[in-house]
Amino acid sequence: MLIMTEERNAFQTQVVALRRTQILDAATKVFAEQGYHRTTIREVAKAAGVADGTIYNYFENKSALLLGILDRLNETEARPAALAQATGMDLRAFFLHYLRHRLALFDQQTLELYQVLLSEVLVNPELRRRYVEQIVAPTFALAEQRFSQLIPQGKQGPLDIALVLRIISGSFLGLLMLRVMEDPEVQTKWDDLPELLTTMLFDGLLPDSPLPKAATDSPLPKAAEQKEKD
Amino acid sequence: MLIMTEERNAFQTQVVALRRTQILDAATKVFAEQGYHRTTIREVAKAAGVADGTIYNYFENKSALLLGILDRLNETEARPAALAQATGMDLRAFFLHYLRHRLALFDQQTLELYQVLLSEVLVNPELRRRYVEQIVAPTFALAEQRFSQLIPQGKQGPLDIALVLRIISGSFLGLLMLRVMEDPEVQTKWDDLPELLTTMLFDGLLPDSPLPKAATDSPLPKAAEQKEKD
Amino acid sequence: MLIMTEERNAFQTQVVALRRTQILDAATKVFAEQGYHRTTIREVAKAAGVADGTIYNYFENKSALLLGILDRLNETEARPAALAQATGMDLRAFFLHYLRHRLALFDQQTLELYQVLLSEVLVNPELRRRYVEQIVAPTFALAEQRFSQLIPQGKQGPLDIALVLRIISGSFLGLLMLRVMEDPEVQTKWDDLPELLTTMLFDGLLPDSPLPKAATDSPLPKAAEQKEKD
Amino acid sequence: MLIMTEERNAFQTQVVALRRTQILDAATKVFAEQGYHRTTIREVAKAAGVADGTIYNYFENKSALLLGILDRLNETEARPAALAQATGMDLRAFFLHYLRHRLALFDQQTLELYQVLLSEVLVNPELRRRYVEQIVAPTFALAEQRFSQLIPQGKQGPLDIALVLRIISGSFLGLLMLRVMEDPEVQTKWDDLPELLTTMLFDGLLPDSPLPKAATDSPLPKAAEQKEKD
DNA sequence: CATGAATGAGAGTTCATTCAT
DNA sequence: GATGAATGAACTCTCATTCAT
Repeated sequence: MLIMTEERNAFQTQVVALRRTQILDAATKVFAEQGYHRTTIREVAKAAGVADGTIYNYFENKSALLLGILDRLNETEARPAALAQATGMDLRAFFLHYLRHRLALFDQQTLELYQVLLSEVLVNPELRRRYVEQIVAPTFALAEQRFSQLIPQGKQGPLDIALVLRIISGSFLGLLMLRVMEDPEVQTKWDDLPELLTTMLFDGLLPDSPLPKAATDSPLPKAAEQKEKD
Repeated sequence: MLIMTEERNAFQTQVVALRRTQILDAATKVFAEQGYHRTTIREVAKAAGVADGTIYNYFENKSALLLGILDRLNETEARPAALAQATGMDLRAFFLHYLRHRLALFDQQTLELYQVLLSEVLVNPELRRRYVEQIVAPTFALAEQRFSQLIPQGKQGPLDIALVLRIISGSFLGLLMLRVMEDPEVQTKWDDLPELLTTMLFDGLLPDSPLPKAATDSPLPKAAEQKEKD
Repeated sequence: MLIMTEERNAFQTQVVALRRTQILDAATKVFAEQGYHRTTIREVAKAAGVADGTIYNYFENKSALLLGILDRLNETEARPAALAQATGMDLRAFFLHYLRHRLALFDQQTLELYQVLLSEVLVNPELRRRYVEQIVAPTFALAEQRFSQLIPQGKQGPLDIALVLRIISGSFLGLLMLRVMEDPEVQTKWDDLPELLTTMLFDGLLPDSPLPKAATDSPLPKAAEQKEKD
Repeated sequence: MLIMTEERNAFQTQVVALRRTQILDAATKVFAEQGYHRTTIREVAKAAGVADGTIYNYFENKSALLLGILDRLNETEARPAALAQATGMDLRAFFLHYLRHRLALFDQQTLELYQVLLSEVLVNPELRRRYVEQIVAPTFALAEQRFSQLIPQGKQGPLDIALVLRIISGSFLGLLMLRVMEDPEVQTKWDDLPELLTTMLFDGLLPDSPLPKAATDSPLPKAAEQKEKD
């Protein structure tokens, strides 16, 4: 029985999307396990349950698999930022909330994926370009905007927000690398990091007693934190 | 005339060391320029002015070149930390000093080398193990020790020093990656980072006015800084 | 309403013929443009506006496309010979007429097609067999017959007509190749060739002004030849 | 024992030349047997008794093997032209001499080689360029020069020498193709072609009776020729 | 020890052909 | 019959590594 062309196309589009997903899933898995260079197209194909050549019906070449993985990551990454639109928080609460959310995302699988991606991003210019364009830059842009909104009036004076954000993101990225490097401290205390990072950034490394910020802080930071827990 | 065996051996040892250096210099250069995987042994050999096979008299395989580079890095890295033994500073001054020193080390060449090393560290378990063992762990150990010494009595209470150090190192590592990714903010304001990082960590993200550090800062930070410059 | 089986078959036959034509047209075009080996079935299919697989309903494999092209060529080639049946000419006039006709056929498209066909004929035994069987041999047979008729009585004595025809055809074939090789002389003076060839063949290479070679021929050609033998 | 650098280099150069020869011999053989496209690098390597990779130490890629074969042909082709410098002949004698020489060169092996080369020349632009540059063009240039010298004063009037040469070369090339196509006439009467071609070109297709050469020729050449015919 | 030609396993990629829909 | 995604054999080429000189 003939299917209407439209339905047919829609169906085909879905099938194509599924195949891509199937292949990218497989690629993600084997890349995460063995690294990009150590993995052959044949292994990806086998993991995906397709023939070698089939992969080339969906991706131009091996490197395009990485880009494809990146693009998917982009889609899943975009949302946390959206989620973070939560209103009614002060900067500290928002910050803590956001960090918790981000760090919680990194299960073993995701971690290994980042491991591969970052490794290649460092060394593959095209991938780096896409990574910066699709993920880094938009994230910074959004973050700068939100930050500006959340900084209490009359505070932002001395600090270069853009650069502050780089430092924060940098510490995030760096912690990711340390975890990948299996640093025992970071591994075992991963879940403590959001609080610690927040405390450090808002109270400083050497909080005085009487803490200067204690007075200006939102009255119930701990309570606020508890509320936001996803 | 024959040379005494001992002298001969000493001579030989030196020759061997020189050859290794020569090869590692070449490897560092070409790896930094083109990345590890894109570089062939032949290119390393040509850059070193030796034959392909000669490299295998000094290194077991291509991957051992990376390990060799790492080992040398280790030697040169250990010293800045030692240098930083500068006394008579409070924590903040020391911190600023140390950061300036470290960031200043990253000229283009070194940066590219780290780019390659980090890329492979993420993906090559043996290299990672060595990197952690030789560089990361000792650095943290030393840092923890110095930190403990420098933290004023009665201050370290609530903070997990080990984890704080990870965050600091992490932000350092992460900024490195952002710079490698050619983030324009990080690239252009690289030299502002030590001050900003110090300010953030000691004064917090939302410093009160009147700024607390104005009062607590060491009287002559700039002078102190200048003195320490190697 | 059902169609009578016969009509149906006739219709079907026509459809099949049209499809074959459509595919061969496309194949001719793309082969001529890119060469046989550089062209993929997919490209032929796209040019024909059908799916890859459809081609295999009409041709056993890629090589059969060449055979198909050859067969069609055969049909169109047969006719010029028929055309040339023009009567009332002497041999020289007929010859000139025929050459003009043949050479005029080689527009750019046809030329490129021959380029591909000859290239493959040289190397593909089956194609060669068919080319010889269908085109070369019949052409020679017909030509020999017509030649015999046209040669004035008492003239054909010393010459091996079959071989003479090979030489004539050969020069034709060779000029084709030189043109394909973009020899500038042949390219620019293509239209002068029929006259020149006719003159050469009928008047000889060193025509006398009042005529024949009889008087001017070198007195001892054979002797000269014998001496020079390397 | 150490060899002087100079000797060493000379030796090396010879070794390299030998390897190239060895590989080109193998390539010539297998290409001639199976055609260029049907032959894999592995087969060439096996025929040459070396490993696959070794071929790439001497030739950039598969196509370079064809160019290499062409270059060698060039060297061997150049000499016949030089040989033909024989003096003291008139045009007809020279012509016959040259044709005999050229046609005699085509043993089975050489023929098959031309088969492959011509096939690719038709379709591979780079090869064609080199073929024209190295062989066709110089040959025509030389031939035009010699022809001009040999044409008796006051004769060259009506004929376009360049074009005449194309026709002659063309007939040669075309006869080659017909022989490759296993035309029985050309195959069996290959050795008669020089005489016939010469006769045709100098006496014309329809020699008048009384045949001029009949008178001046050695008494029974034609008769002899006829007898030899299969 | 130095050399660098030889090696050959193995990689990414292509594409003629098949066949379920 | 038409489709075109799937197939996987086969190809060219690379390059880390070896080893005779």
